Amino acid sequence: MYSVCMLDILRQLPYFTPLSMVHLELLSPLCQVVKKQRDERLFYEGDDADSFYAVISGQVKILKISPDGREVVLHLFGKGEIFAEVPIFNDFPYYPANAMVTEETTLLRVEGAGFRDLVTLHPQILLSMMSVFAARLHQFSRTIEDLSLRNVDSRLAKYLLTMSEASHTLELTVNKKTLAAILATVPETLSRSVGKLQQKGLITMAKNHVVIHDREALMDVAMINEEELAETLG
Amino acid sequence: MYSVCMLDILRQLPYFTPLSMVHLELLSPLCQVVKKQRDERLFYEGDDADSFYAVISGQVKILKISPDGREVVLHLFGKGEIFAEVPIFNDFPYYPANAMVTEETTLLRVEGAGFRDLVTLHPQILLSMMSVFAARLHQFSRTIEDLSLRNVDSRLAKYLLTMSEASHTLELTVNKKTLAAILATVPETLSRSVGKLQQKGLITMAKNHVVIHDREALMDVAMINEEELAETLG
DNA sequence: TTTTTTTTTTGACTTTTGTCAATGAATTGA
DNA sequence: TCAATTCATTGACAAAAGTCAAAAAAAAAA
Repeated sequence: MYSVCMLDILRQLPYFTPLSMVHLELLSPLCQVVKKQRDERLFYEGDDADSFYAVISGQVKILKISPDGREVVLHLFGKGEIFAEVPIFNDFPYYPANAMVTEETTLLRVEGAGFRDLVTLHPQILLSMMSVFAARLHQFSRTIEDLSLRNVDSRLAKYLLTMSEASHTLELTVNKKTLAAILATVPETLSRSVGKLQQKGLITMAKNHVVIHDREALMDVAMINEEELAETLG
Repeated sequence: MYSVCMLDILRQLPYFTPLSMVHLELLSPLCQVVKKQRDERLFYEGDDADSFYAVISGQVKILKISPDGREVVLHLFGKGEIFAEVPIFNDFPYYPANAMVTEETTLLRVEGAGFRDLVTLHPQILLSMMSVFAARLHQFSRTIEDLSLRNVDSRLAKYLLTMSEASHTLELTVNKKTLAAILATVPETLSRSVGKLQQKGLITMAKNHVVIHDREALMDVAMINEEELAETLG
Protein backbone atom coordinates (compact mmCIF):
# COMPACT_ATOMS: atom_id res chain seq x y z
CA MET A 1 0.00 0.00 0.00
CA TYR A 2 2.51 2.52 1.24
CA SER A 3 5.00 1.24 -1.24
CA VAL A 4 2.64 1.45 -4.21
CA CYS A 5 1.88 5.03 -3.34
CA MET A 6 5.59 5.80 -2.94
CA LEU A 7 6.32 4.26 -6.34
CA ASP A 8 3.75 6.56 -7.92
CA ILE A 9 5.38 9.56 -6.29
CA LEU A 10 8.84 8.50 -7.45
CA ARG A 11 7.66 7.97 -10.99
CA GLN A 12 6.34 11.54 -11.06
CA LEU A 13 9.82 12.92 -10.41
CA PRO A 14 11.71 13.58 -13.67
CA TYR A 15 14.93 12.62 -11.95
CA PHE A 16 13.67 9.11 -11.31
CA THR A 17 11.41 8.62 -14.32
CA PRO A 18 14.19 6.94 -16.32
CA LEU A 19 14.73 4.34 -13.58
CA SER A 20 13.48 0.82 -13.99
CA MET A 21 10.85 -0.69 -11.71
CA VAL A 22 13.57 -2.68 -9.99
CA HIS A 23 15.48 0.46 -9.12
CA LEU A 24 12.40 2.28 -7.95
CA GLU A 25 11.51 -0.58 -5.63
CA LEU A 26 14.97 -0.45 -4.11
CA LEU A 27 14.76 3.32 -3.78
CA SER A 28 11.33 3.32 -2.24
CA PRO A 29 12.23 2.13 1.29
CA LEU A 30 14.78 4.96 1.59
CA CYS A 31 12.09 7.57 1.05
CA GLN A 32 9.73 9.43 3.30
CA VAL A 33 7.14 12.12 2.60
CA VAL A 34 7.55 15.34 4.60
CA LYS A 35 5.22 18.35 4.85
CA LYS A 36 6.38 21.82 5.81
CA GLN A 37 4.52 25.06 6.42
CA ARG A 38 5.53 28.44 4.96
CA ASP A 39 8.87 29.73 6.35
CA GLU A 40 9.72 26.45 8.05
CA ARG A 41 13.36 25.41 7.83
CA LEU A 42 14.35 22.10 6.34
CA PHE A 43 17.96 22.31 7.38
CA TYR A 44 20.59 24.86 8.33
CA GLU A 45 24.00 25.52 6.84
CA GLY A 46 26.50 23.26 8.57
CA ASP A 47 23.99 20.57 9.57
CA ASP A 48 25.08 17.01 8.88
CA ALA A 49 23.79 16.10 5.44
CA ASP A 50 22.12 12.75 5.94
CA SER A 51 19.37 13.16 3.33
CA PHE A 52 18.54 14.82 0.09
CA TYR A 53 15.13 16.00 -1.07
CA ALA A 54 12.71 16.23 -3.96
CA VAL A 55 9.88 18.76 -4.20
CA ILE A 56 6.52 17.05 -4.69
CA SER A 57 4.60 20.33 -4.46
CA GLY A 58 5.41 23.85 -3.28
CA GLN A 59 8.70 25.75 -3.32
CA VAL A 60 12.02 25.55 -1.51
CA LYS A 61 14.51 28.38 -1.14
CA ILE A 62 18.20 27.63 -0.72
CA LEU A 63 19.93 30.56 0.90
CA LYS A 64 22.99 31.81 2.67
CA ILE A 65 23.11 34.49 5.33
CA SER A 66 25.99 36.96 5.51
CA PRO A 67 27.54 38.01 8.83
CA ASP A 68 25.50 41.21 8.67
CA GLY A 69 22.25 39.38 8.04
CA ARG A 70 21.84 39.81 4.29
CA GLU A 71 20.37 36.94 2.36
CA VAL A 72 21.61 35.39 -0.90
CA VAL A 73 19.28 33.05 -2.68
CA LEU A 74 21.35 30.39 -4.38
CA HIS A 75 18.40 28.46 -5.73
CA LEU A 76 14.67 28.18 -5.82
CA PHE A 77 13.36 24.67 -6.36
CA GLY A 78 9.86 23.89 -7.52
CA LYS A 79 7.80 20.83 -8.25
CA GLY A 80 9.77 17.85 -9.53
CA GLU A 81 13.19 19.20 -8.69
CA ILE A 82 15.83 17.56 -6.54
CA PHE A 83 18.13 19.39 -4.16
CA ALA A 84 20.79 18.88 -1.48
CA GLU A 85 22.00 15.81 -3.33
CA VAL A 86 25.43 17.39 -3.69
CA PRO A 87 26.73 16.87 -0.12
CA ILE A 88 25.64 13.23 -0.30
CA PHE A 89 28.59 12.68 -2.63
CA ASN A 90 30.99 14.77 -0.62
CA ASP A 91 33.57 13.33 1.73
CA PHE A 92 32.49 15.65 4.53
CA PRO A 93 28.76 15.68 4.15
CA TYR A 94 27.19 18.77 5.62
CA TYR A 95 24.70 21.14 4.04
CA PRO A 96 26.52 24.11 2.54
CA ALA A 97 23.48 26.42 2.81
CA ASN A 98 20.10 26.83 4.49
CA ALA A 99 16.85 25.49 3.10
CA MET A 100 13.42 26.89 3.89
CA VAL A 101 10.05 26.51 2.21
CA THR A 102 8.40 29.69 0.92
CA GLU A 103 4.89 28.21 0.91
CA GLU A 104 3.17 25.05 2.09
CA THR A 105 5.34 22.34 0.59
CA THR A 106 5.34 18.57 0.32
CA LEU A 107 8.72 16.94 0.01
CA LEU A 108 10.29 13.58 -0.49
CA ARG A 109 13.20 12.93 1.83
CA VAL A 110 15.71 10.35 0.60
CA GLU A 111 18.13 8.83 3.07
CA GLY A 112 21.65 9.62 1.82
CA ALA A 113 23.73 6.70 3.08
CA GLY A 114 21.24 4.19 1.72
CA PHE A 115 21.14 6.04 -1.57
CA ARG A 116 24.92 5.95 -1.84
CA ASP A 117 24.86 2.21 -1.27
CA LEU A 118 22.11 1.83 -3.84
CA VAL A 119 23.94 3.71 -6.59
CA THR A 120 27.11 1.81 -5.84
CA LEU A 121 25.26 -1.40 -6.63
CA HIS A 122 23.23 0.09 -9.48
CA PRO A 123 25.35 2.81 -11.00
CA GLN A 124 23.03 3.35 -13.93
CA ILE A 125 21.16 5.71 -11.61
CA LEU A 126 24.29 7.85 -11.51
CA LEU A 127 24.32 8.54 -15.22
CA SER A 128 21.02 10.39 -15.15
CA MET A 129 22.15 12.18 -12.03
CA MET A 130 25.36 13.20 -13.71
CA SER A 131 23.63 15.28 -16.32
CA VAL A 132 21.64 17.09 -13.64
CA PHE A 133 24.90 17.91 -11.89
CA ALA A 134 26.37 19.05 -15.16
CA ALA A 135 23.40 21.30 -15.91
CA ARG A 136 23.52 22.79 -12.44
CA LEU A 137 27.22 23.55 -12.73
CA HIS A 138 26.56 25.20 -16.06
CA GLN A 139 23.82 27.32 -14.51
CA PHE A 140 26.01 28.35 -11.58
CA SER A 141 28.70 29.49 -13.97
CA ARG A 142 26.11 31.66 -15.73
CA THR A 143 25.12 33.15 -12.38
CA ILE A 144 28.74 33.97 -11.61
CA GLU A 145 29.05 35.58 -15.02
CA ASP A 146 25.91 37.64 -14.39
CA LEU A 147 27.07 38.85 -11.02
CA SER A 148 30.46 39.80 -12.41
CA LEU A 149 29.43 41.48 -15.62
CA ARG A 150 25.87 42.77 -15.34
CA ASN A 151 24.39 45.52 -13.24
CA VAL A 152 21.11 45.18 -11.37
CA ASP A 153 18.98 46.57 -14.25
CA SER A 154 20.52 44.04 -16.57
CA ARG A 155 20.12 41.13 -14.18
CA LEU A 156 16.48 42.06 -13.61
CA ALA A 157 15.83 42.30 -17.35
CA LYS A 158 17.46 38.93 -17.89
CA TYR A 159 15.46 37.39 -15.07
CA LEU A 160 12.19 38.66 -16.49
CA LEU A 161 13.03 37.44 -19.99
CA THR A 162 14.07 34.04 -18.72
CA MET A 163 11.02 33.57 -16.51
CA SER A 164 8.59 34.78 -19.16
CA GLU A 165 9.96 32.28 -21.69
CA ALA A 166 8.18 33.13 -24.92
CA SER A 167 5.18 34.83 -23.31
CA HIS A 168 4.78 38.59 -22.87
CA THR A 169 3.35 38.29 -19.38
CA LEU A 170 4.53 36.55 -16.25
CA GLU A 171 3.57 36.08 -12.62
CA LEU A 172 6.39 36.44 -10.13
CA THR A 173 6.52 33.34 -7.97
CA VAL A 174 8.42 35.19 -5.24
CA ASN A 175 7.97 38.44 -3.35
CA LYS A 176 10.16 41.48 -4.00
CA LYS A 177 12.43 40.87 -1.06
CA THR A 178 13.24 37.40 -2.34
CA LEU A 179 13.58 38.63 -5.90
CA ALA A 180 16.07 41.18 -4.64
CA ALA A 181 18.03 38.37 -2.98
CA ILE A 182 17.93 36.32 -6.19
CA LEU A 183 19.36 39.29 -8.08
CA ALA A 184 21.96 39.77 -5.34
CA THR A 185 20.75 43.22 -4.37
CA VAL A 186 18.44 44.87 -1.82
CA PRO A 187 14.70 45.62 -2.15
CA GLU A 188 15.28 49.38 -2.46
CA THR A 189 17.59 48.97 -5.43
CA LEU A 190 15.24 46.47 -7.04
CA SER A 191 12.35 48.87 -6.62
CA ARG A 192 14.31 51.60 -8.38
CA SER A 193 15.38 49.24 -11.11
CA VAL A 194 11.78 48.21 -11.76
CA GLY A 195 10.91 51.90 -11.82
CA LYS A 196 13.53 52.57 -14.50
CA LEU A 197 12.30 49.76 -16.75
CA GLN A 198 8.72 50.97 -16.36
CA GLN A 199 9.64 54.58 -17.09
CA LYS A 200 11.33 53.48 -20.30
CA GLY A 201 8.08 51.73 -21.20
CA LEU A 202 9.69 48.29 -21.39
CA ILE A 203 7.56 46.62 -18.74
CA THR A 204 4.63 47.14 -16.40
CA MET A 205 4.71 45.55 -12.99
CA ALA A 206 1.60 45.58 -10.82
CA LYS A 207 1.97 43.44 -7.73
CA ASN A 208 3.29 40.13 -8.99
CA HIS A 209 1.95 40.55 -12.49
CA VAL A 210 4.50 41.64 -15.09
CA VAL A 211 3.78 42.66 -18.67
CA ILE A 212 6.65 42.87 -21.12
CA HIS A 213 5.95 45.61 -23.66
CA ASP A 214 9.22 45.71 -25.55
CA ARG A 215 11.07 42.44 -25.61
CA GLU A 216 13.80 43.71 -27.93
CA ALA A 217 14.67 46.68 -25.77
CA LEU A 218 14.58 44.48 -22.67
CA MET A 219 17.11 42.17 -24.31
CA ASP A 220 19.33 45.19 -24.92
CA VAL A 221 19.19 46.06 -21.24
CA ALA A 222 19.89 42.43 -20.37
CA MET A 223 22.78 42.49 -22.86
CA ILE A 224 21.70 39.23 -24.41
CA ASN A 225 20.51 38.15 -27.82
CA GLU A 226 17.93 35.55 -28.85
CA GLU A 227 20.41 32.66 -28.97
CA GLU A 228 21.74 33.34 -25.51
CA LEU A 229 18.24 33.57 -24.17
CA ALA A 230 17.32 30.25 -25.76
CA GLU A 231 20.37 28.73 -24.14
CA THR A 232 19.43 30.09 -20.74
CA LEU A 233 15.99 28.56 -21.07
CA GLY A 234 17.32 25.23 -22.27
CA MET B 1 55.32 1.81 -25.64
CA TYR B 2 52.89 4.62 -26.23
CA SER B 3 50.36 2.85 -24.09
CA VAL B 4 52.71 2.27 -21.18
CA CYS B 5 53.64 5.91 -21.18
CA MET B 6 49.99 6.93 -21.33
CA LEU B 7 49.18 4.68 -18.38
CA ASP B 8 51.89 6.40 -16.34
CA ILE B 9 50.39 9.77 -17.17
CA LEU B 10 46.89 8.64 -16.26
CA ARG B 11 48.04 7.22 -12.96
CA GLN B 12 49.53 10.61 -12.04
CA LEU B 13 46.13 12.26 -12.29
CA PRO B 14 44.29 12.20 -8.94
CA TYR B 15 41.04 11.82 -10.80
CA PHE B 16 42.10 8.52 -12.28
CA THR B 17 44.34 7.21 -9.52
CA PRO B 18 41.50 5.22 -7.95
CA LEU B 19 40.83 3.42 -11.22
CA SER B 20 41.93 -0.18 -11.69
CA MET B 21 44.46 -1.18 -14.31
CA VAL B 22 41.64 -2.58 -16.42
CA HIS B 23 39.87 0.75 -16.47
CA LEU B 24 43.05 2.65 -17.21
CA GLU B 25 43.77 0.41 -20.16
CA LEU B 26 40.30 1.06 -21.54
CA LEU B 27 40.71 4.79 -20.97
CA SER B 28 44.14 5.00 -22.51
CA PRO B 29 43.17 4.72 -26.23
CA LEU B 30 40.76 7.66 -25.79
CA CYS B 31 43.57 9.93 -24.68
CA GLN B 32 46.02 12.16 -26.45
CA VAL B 33 48.74 14.48 -25.17
CA VAL B 34 48.49 18.10 -26.32
CA LYS B 35 50.97 20.96 -25.86
CA LYS B 36 49.99 24.62 -25.94
CA GLN B 37 52.01 27.83 -25.78
CA ARG B 38 51.17 30.80 -23.52
CA ASP B 39 47.91 32.55 -24.54
CA GLU B 40 46.89 29.81 -26.97
CA ARG B 41 43.22 28.92 -26.96
CA LEU B 42 42.05 25.39 -26.29
CA PHE B 43 38.45 26.03 -27.20
CA TYR B 44 35.96 28.84 -27.48
CA GLU B 45 32.58 29.29 -25.83
CA GLY B 46 29.98 27.66 -28.04
CA ASP B 47 32.33 25.15 -29.66
CA ASP B 48 31.07 21.58 -29.84
CA ALA B 49 32.31 19.81 -26.75
CA ASP B 50 33.82 16.59 -28.05
CA SER B 51 36.57 16.24 -25.45
CA PHE B 52 37.49 17.04 -21.90
CA TYR B 53 40.97 17.74 -20.55
CA ALA B 54 43.38 17.17 -17.73
CA VAL B 55 46.35 19.40 -16.92
CA ILE B 56 49.61 17.48 -16.92
CA SER B 57 51.70 20.60 -16.37
CA GLY B 58 51.07 24.34 -16.64
CA GLN B 59 47.89 26.34 -16.10
CA VAL B 60 44.56 26.74 -17.88
CA LYS B 61 42.21 29.71 -17.53
CA ILE B 62 38.50 29.23 -18.06
CA LEU B 63 36.91 32.55 -18.90
CA LYS B 64 33.90 34.34 -20.29
CA ILE B 65 33.94 37.59 -22.26
CA SER B 66 31.20 40.16 -21.79
CA PRO B 67 29.74 42.06 -24.77
CA ASP B 68 31.93 45.04 -23.85
CA GLY B 69 35.06 42.91 -23.68
CA ARG B 70 35.51 42.42 -19.97
CA GLU B 71 36.81 39.09 -18.81
CA VAL B 72 35.48 36.88 -16.00
CA VAL B 73 37.69 34.08 -14.84
CA LEU B 74 35.50 31.18 -13.81
CA HIS B 75 38.34 28.86 -13.00
CA LEU B 76 42.05 28.37 -13.02
CA PHE B 77 43.16 24.79 -13.36
CA GLY B 78 46.62 23.59 -12.46
CA LYS B 79 48.55 20.34 -12.52
CA GLY B 80 46.43 17.25 -11.96
CA GLU B 81 43.07 18.92 -12.41
CA ILE B 82 40.34 17.98 -14.86
CA PHE B 83 38.14 20.41 -16.70
CA ALA B 84 35.47 20.70 -19.39
CA GLU B 85 34.10 17.33 -18.33
CA VAL B 86 30.75 18.94 -17.55
CA PRO B 87 29.42 19.35 -21.11
CA ILE B 88 30.33 15.73 -21.83
CA PHE B 89 27.37 14.78 -19.66
CA ASN B 90 25.06 17.40 -21.07
CA ASP B 91 22.40 16.71 -23.66
CA PHE B 92 23.59 19.60 -25.84
CA PRO B 93 27.31 19.33 -25.51
CA TYR B 94 29.05 22.60 -26.21
CA TYR B 95 31.66 24.40 -24.16
CA PRO B 96 30.00 27.02 -21.97
CA ALA B 97 33.15 29.17 -21.71
CA ASN B 98 36.54 29.81 -23.31
CA ALA B 99 39.73 28.03 -22.31
CA MET B 100 43.23 29.39 -22.79
CA VAL B 101 46.56 28.48 -21.28
CA THR B 102 48.39 31.16 -19.28
CA GLU B 103 51.81 29.56 -19.67
CA GLU B 104 53.36 26.69 -21.62
CA THR B 105 51.06 23.81 -20.78
CA THR B 106 50.86 20.08 -21.43
CA LEU B 107 47.39 18.61 -21.47
CA LEU B 108 45.67 15.30 -21.76
CA ARG B 109 42.72 15.36 -24.13
CA VAL B 110 40.09 12.69 -23.52
CA GLU B 111 37.59 11.92 -26.25
CA GLY B 112 34.13 12.55 -24.80
CA ALA B 113 31.91 10.11 -26.69
CA GLY B 114 34.26 7.24 -25.99
CA PHE B 115 34.46 8.23 -22.36
CA ARG B 116 30.68 8.26 -22.08
CA ASP B 117 30.55 4.76 -23.51
CA LEU B 118 33.28 3.65 -21.16
CA VAL B 119 31.55 4.90 -18.00
CA THR B 120 28.29 3.36 -19.15
CA LEU B 121 30.00 -0.01 -19.14
CA HIS B 122 32.12 0.68 -16.06
CA PRO B 123 30.12 3.04 -13.91
CA GLN B 124 32.49 2.77 -10.96
CA ILE B 125 34.46 5.52 -12.70
CA LEU B 126 31.45 7.76 -12.26
CA LEU B 127 31.41 7.51 -8.50
CA SER B 128 34.81 9.13 -8.10
CA MET B 129 33.81 11.69 -10.68
CA MET B 130 30.64 12.46 -8.80
CA SER B 131 32.43 13.76 -5.74
CA VAL B 132 34.55 16.05 -7.91
CA PHE B 133 31.35 17.44 -9.41
CA ALA B 134 29.91 17.84 -5.95
CA ALA B 135 32.96 19.69 -4.70
CA ARG B 136 32.95 21.97 -7.73
CA LEU B 137 29.29 22.83 -7.26
CA HIS B 138 29.99 23.59 -3.63
CA GLN B 139 32.83 25.88 -4.61
CA PHE B 140 30.73 27.68 -7.20
CA SER B 141 28.07 28.36 -4.60
CA ARG B 142 30.75 29.90 -2.40
CA THR B 143 31.85 32.11 -5.29
CA ILE B 144 28.28 33.28 -5.83
CA GLU B 145 28.04 34.04 -2.14
CA ASP B 146 31.29 36.01 -2.27
CA LEU B 147 30.21 38.05 -5.27
CA SER B 148 26.87 38.82 -3.66
CA LEU B 149 27.97 39.62 -0.15
CA ARG B 150 31.58 40.72 -0.12
CA ASN B 151 33.25 43.82 -1.51
CA VAL B 152 36.52 43.78 -3.42
CA ASP B 153 38.70 44.31 -0.32
CA SER B 154 37.04 41.39 1.33
CA ARG B 155 37.29 39.13 -1.70
CA LEU B 156 40.97 40.00 -2.08
CA ALA B 157 41.63 39.29 1.61
CA LYS B 158 39.83 35.96 1.34
CA TYR B 159 41.75 35.06 -1.81
CA LEU B 160 45.09 35.79 -0.15
CA LEU B 161 44.19 33.79 2.95
CA THR B 162 42.99 30.86 0.90
CA MET B 163 46.00 30.78 -1.38
CA SER B 164 48.49 31.20 1.44
CA GLU B 165 47.00 28.22 3.31
CA ALA B 166 48.81 28.18 6.65
CA SER B 167 51.88 30.09 5.45
CA HIS B 168 52.46 33.81 5.92
CA THR B 169 53.87 34.30 2.45
CA LEU B 170 52.65 33.44 -1.00
CA GLU B 171 53.58 33.83 -4.64
CA LEU B 172 50.79 34.91 -6.94
CA THR B 173 50.50 32.45 -9.81
CA VAL B 174 48.69 34.99 -11.98
CA ASN B 175 49.29 38.58 -13.03
CA LYS B 176 47.25 41.47 -11.64
CA LYS B 177 44.94 41.69 -14.61
CA THR B 178 43.96 38.06 -14.19
CA LEU B 179 43.69 38.40 -10.42
CA ALA B 180 41.33 41.30 -11.00
CA ALA B 181 39.22 39.08 -13.26
CA ILE B 182 39.24 36.31 -10.65
CA LEU B 183 37.96 38.78 -8.07
CA ALA B 184 35.40 40.04 -10.60
CA THR B 185 36.79 43.57 -10.74
CA VAL B 186 39.17 45.67 -12.82
CA PRO B 187 42.94 46.14 -12.38
CA GLU B 188 42.53 49.73 -11.14
CA THR B 189 40.22 48.73 -8.33
CA LEU B 190 42.43 45.80 -7.40
CA SER B 191 45.44 48.07 -7.27
CA ARG B 192 43.63 50.39 -4.85
CA SER B 193 42.43 47.50 -2.77
CA VAL B 194 45.97 46.17 -2.42
CA GLY B 195 47.03 49.69 -1.48
CA LYS B 196 44.45 49.82 1.30
CA LEU B 197 45.53 46.49 2.79
CA GLN B 198 49.17 47.58 2.67
CA GLN B 199 48.43 50.94 4.27
CA LYS B 200 46.68 49.17 7.13
CA GLY B 201 49.85 47.10 7.54
CA LEU B 202 48.06 43.79 6.91
CA ILE B 203 50.12 42.74 3.91
CA THR B 204 53.06 43.67 1.71
CA MET B 205 52.89 42.96 -1.98
CA ALA B 206 56.01 43.35 -4.10
CA LYS B 207 55.56 42.07 -7.61
CA ASN B 208 54.06 38.61 -7.19
CA HIS B 209 55.42 38.09 -3.70
CA VAL B 210 52.92 38.63 -0.88
CA VAL B 211 53.67 38.72 2.83
CA ILE B 212 50.81 38.47 5.29
CA HIS B 213 51.66 40.47 8.41
CA ASP B 214 48.40 40.27 10.31
CA ARG B 215 46.37 37.16 9.59
CA GLU B 216 43.72 37.96 12.20
CA ALA B 217 42.99 41.40 10.81
CA LEU B 218 42.98 40.04 7.29
CA MET B 219 40.34 37.53 8.34
CA ASP B 220 38.28 40.41 9.71
CA VAL B 221 38.46 42.15 6.33
CA ALA B 222 37.56 38.86 4.62
CA MET B 223 34.69 38.47 7.09
CA ILE B 224 35.60 34.88 7.77
CA ASN B 225 36.75 32.95 10.82
CA GLU B 226 39.20 30.06 11.16
CA GLU B 227 36.57 27.36 10.60
CA GLU B 228 35.24 28.93 7.43
CA LEU B 229 38.78 29.30 6.14
CA ALA B 230 39.53 25.66 6.85
CA GLU B 231 36.38 24.75 4.95
CA THR B 232 37.42 26.83 1.98
CA LEU B 233 40.77 25.12 1.89
CA GLY B 234 39.28 21.61 2.24
C1' DT C 1 71.90 48.20 -23.48
C1' DT C 2 68.24 50.70 -25.44
C1' DT C 3 63.87 50.77 -27.34
C1' DT C 4 59.34 49.08 -27.47
C1' DT C 5 55.59 47.01 -25.51
C1' DT C 6 52.97 45.49 -21.77
C1' DT C 7 51.59 45.75 -17.11
C1' DT C 8 50.55 48.30 -13.08
C1' DT C 9 49.51 52.38 -10.58
C1' DT C 10 47.53 56.94 -9.76
C1' DG C 11 44.32 60.88 -10.15
C1' DA C 12 39.95 62.99 -11.28
C1' DC C 13 35.52 61.98 -12.12
C1' DT C 14 31.00 59.34 -12.85
C1' DT C 15 27.98 55.76 -12.09
C1' DT C 16 26.11 52.23 -9.47
C1' DT C 17 24.66 50.42 -5.40
C1' DG C 18 23.80 50.36 -0.58
C1' DT C 19 22.08 52.57 3.96
C1' DC C 20 18.97 54.76 6.86
C1' DA C 21 14.72 56.78 7.86
C1' DA C 22 10.14 57.67 6.70
C1' DT C 23 5.93 56.73 4.37
C1' DG C 24 2.49 54.19 2.05
C1' DA C 25 0.35 49.66 0.69
C1' DA C 26 -0.94 45.18 1.45
C1' DT C 27 -1.68 41.09 4.42
C1' DT C 28 -2.69 38.72 8.43
C1' DG C 29 -4.92 37.53 12.43
C1' DA C 30 -7.70 38.64 16.27
C1' DT D 1 -13.65 44.98 10.58
C1' DC D 2 -9.61 46.96 12.41
C1' DA D 3 -5.30 46.93 14.50
C1' DA D 4 -0.73 44.88 13.91
C1' DT D 5 2.59 43.33 11.24
C1' DT D 6 5.03 42.76 7.19
C1' DC D 7 6.21 44.35 2.57
C1' DA D 8 7.29 47.83 -0.86
C1' DT D 9 8.53 52.37 -2.23
C1' DT D 10 10.71 56.92 -1.91
C1' DG D 11 14.11 60.49 -0.67
C1' DA D 12 18.55 62.01 0.94
C1' DC D 13 22.89 60.65 1.46
C1' DA D 14 27.26 57.71 1.64
C1' DA D 15 30.13 54.26 0.06
C1' DA D 16 31.87 51.22 -3.43
C1' DA D 17 33.37 50.43 -7.77
C1' DG D 18 33.95 51.60 -12.63
C1' DT D 19 35.90 54.80 -16.50
C1' DC D 20 39.21 57.38 -18.78
C1' DA D 21 43.59 59.37 -19.27
C1' DA D 22 48.16 59.66 -17.99
C1' DA D 23 52.30 58.31 -15.69
C1' DA D 24 55.35 54.92 -13.84
C1' DA D 25 57.30 50.45 -13.64
C1' DA D 26 58.41 46.13 -15.47
C1' DA D 27 59.12 42.91 -19.10
C1' DA D 28 60.22 41.71 -23.71
C1' DA D 29 62.39 42.52 -27.98
C1' DA D 30 65.74 44.56 -30.88
